[in-house]
Amino acid sequence: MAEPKKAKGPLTIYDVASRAGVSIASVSRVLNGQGTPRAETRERVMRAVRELSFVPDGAARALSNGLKEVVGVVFRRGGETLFEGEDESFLFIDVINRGIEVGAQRHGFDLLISSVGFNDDNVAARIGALAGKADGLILHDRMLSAVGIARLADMVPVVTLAGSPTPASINVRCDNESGIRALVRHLAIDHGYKNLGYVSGRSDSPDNRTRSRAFETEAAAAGADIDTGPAWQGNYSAAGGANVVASLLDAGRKLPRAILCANDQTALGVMHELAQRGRQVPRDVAVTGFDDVPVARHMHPPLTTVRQPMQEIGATAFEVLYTRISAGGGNPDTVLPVEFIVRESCGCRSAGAKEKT
Amino acid sequence: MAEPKKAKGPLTIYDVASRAGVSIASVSRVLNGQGTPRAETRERVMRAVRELSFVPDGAARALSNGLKEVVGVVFRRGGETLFEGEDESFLFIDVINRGIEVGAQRHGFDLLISSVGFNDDNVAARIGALAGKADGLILHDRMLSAVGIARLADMVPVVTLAGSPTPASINVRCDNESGIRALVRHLAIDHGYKNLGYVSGRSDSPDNRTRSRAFETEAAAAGADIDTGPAWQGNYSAAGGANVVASLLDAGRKLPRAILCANDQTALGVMHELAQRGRQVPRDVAVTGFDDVPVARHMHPPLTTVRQPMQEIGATAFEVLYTRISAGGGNPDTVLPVEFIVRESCGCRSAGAKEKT
DNA sequence: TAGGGTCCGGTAAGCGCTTACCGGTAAGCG
DNA sequence: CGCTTACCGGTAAGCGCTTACCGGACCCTA
Repeated sequence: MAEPKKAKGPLTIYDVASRAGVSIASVSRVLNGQGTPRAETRERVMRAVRELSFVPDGAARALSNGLKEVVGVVFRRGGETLFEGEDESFLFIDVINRGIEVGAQRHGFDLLISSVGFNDDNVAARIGALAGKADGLILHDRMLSAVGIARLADMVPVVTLAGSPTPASINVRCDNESGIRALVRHLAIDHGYKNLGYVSGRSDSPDNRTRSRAFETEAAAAGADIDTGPAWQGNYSAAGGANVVASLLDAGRKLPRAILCANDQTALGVMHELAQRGRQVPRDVAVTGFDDVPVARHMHPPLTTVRQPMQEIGATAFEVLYTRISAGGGNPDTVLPVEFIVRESCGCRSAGAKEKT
Repeated sequence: MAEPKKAKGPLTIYDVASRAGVSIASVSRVLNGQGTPRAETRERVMRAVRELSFVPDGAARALSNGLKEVVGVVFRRGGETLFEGEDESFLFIDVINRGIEVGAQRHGFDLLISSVGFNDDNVAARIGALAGKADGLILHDRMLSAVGIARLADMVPVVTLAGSPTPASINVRCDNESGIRALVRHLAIDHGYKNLGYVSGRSDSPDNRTRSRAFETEAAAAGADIDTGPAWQGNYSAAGGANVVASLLDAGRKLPRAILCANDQTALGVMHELAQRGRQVPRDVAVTGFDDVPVARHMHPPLTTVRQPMQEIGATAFEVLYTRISAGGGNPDTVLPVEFIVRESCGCRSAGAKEKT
């Protein structure tokens, strides 16, 4: 408007300085609230900044003070066949990411996001490149092998979600064991179901391994029989869950009285397939999930499950990472509590009962 | 392992150079595939890089060649009340973002993501900060006023989604007019519905304004009456759609024979409320959506709608932005074709019929 | 009025990288 | 066999910012 703008080339702090008639140091100080500039100086700088619409270059800043104010977030993008209502598979990850973002904003950080397909080849390379652009990385479940993580972790601070800490990386997860325990006890003891099955998640998921192991341990402790084997292998998707039920039934096997699922998605598929085959939930078979994604309460019947504090997981992951970035240290293994959510798919009558775990 | 690692402090290109016994320039050249290093030199550098797990610092790189290889993406995060099945509100934006990511990866770019709440105050400041960390920005619908966009656009290249180009910014959108036209004609002419209503989206959405205007124009052209007024104001959410129907009915108003909705979400809410009130779709009232999100085909009845090529919108947005960043110029107003999807909520019998628009 | 403190704000040294420029070596030619 | 030409690879400048360091101006005290 007032200024016909000259050489145009990206604005620098020098342009601001000369316009305000001060040195670049003063501009920088005003912009960062350092030192005690005179009111008039501050005023002049601010005005120049405003008039020029100046925004300091992030790269230069980052280089200069060794802080990019960026965290990288990596996750796997779907790949399984889609299934009615499956769209929320996004949701679990998205809610966590949202939590990360909330934490990040508090400290002026932004999220550099990179999703990886299930059969992308150069995953490590992609993550490496991300690492160069960020101050730290948050990896969702099943991103890298333990050695991959270890290697990554000595270039940049790393927080994994739902894994286990390595000597160099930090992990944040929820208390899978307690969740499974509550589920198994409720089913085996409160309801008296003597035969249980567990539709697992992807076999390369640490969370799944933990849940699976806890299932076996708790079932034994509760004196319930369990039904296992490769036929029970799911993959965290609804289609995977439906598949397990279908092949079990096609093989003429008898279903256990209650089926625990590795996550809510899987339970959705299981219940869907059960309905297709004329089995009633929970009358013929009880079904439970894990996660408590929003749809869980809208299923028919409403799903008994274990709530993971997803947004909090994200926020915590950022917080821990931030601590590591700015001060070093930080608790290498944070476990968040879960909440047992009783609804109707287990055989209970009405919702409402909750039980902290 | 082999190396006991010494001072630890972040690795630089100097460390690699001295380990490989070459100069930093050679390291840089090998890493970037510039020049014609001797095979042996290349080999030594690569080995040193591998042994050290070196990753060049993105900030330094960016500063040096004036390219951060990062695009900022800004969108609004939900805020309306949740509604059964509403979770997919994420989806529309997510799919677009996925498209952006696909485009970005082709060029080695990453996405710096920032979501903004509906009542966040310092939106402009937040976006400004993002601008400093990216080479360009992609703004989803309804992020900033025209002047806000203009101001932003003279700090950094900007692409808006679903708006209209300003002198300095680029816009990518789909052909709303054709979509609405197809809908209106199908309803008014093919089905012969003489009375139509349009549940609008957020009033500050350019896309909504375009659709709304097209609706009026086309309805007039097709000789159909339209039902309008503030009671028809929705907000792109299912709850908003349900609300419109509820208050119309509560006020004792007669519903038109067919209701067009600003998006599929809204249609979901409208159909839900209609069902609650005992109205049958499409027998009593026909309903149509816009977007064709995945749930659309699973509604009861399956939703007749207009498909926006969401992923392509994202990919195109990146491509256009990339062109602007690297070469300047670029088409300032890209319009992508939509596809009319006939299913059953309009009164047609079976799905299948498609019609390119 | 002179010496000592206080404040402000300017000068300049990097941050880790890319790359223009240039010098050294080896191969090619007459 | 000496000189040109190519080819590599090293040296150093500079990207835009932050900040340690330092000098000038001003105020106070004696």
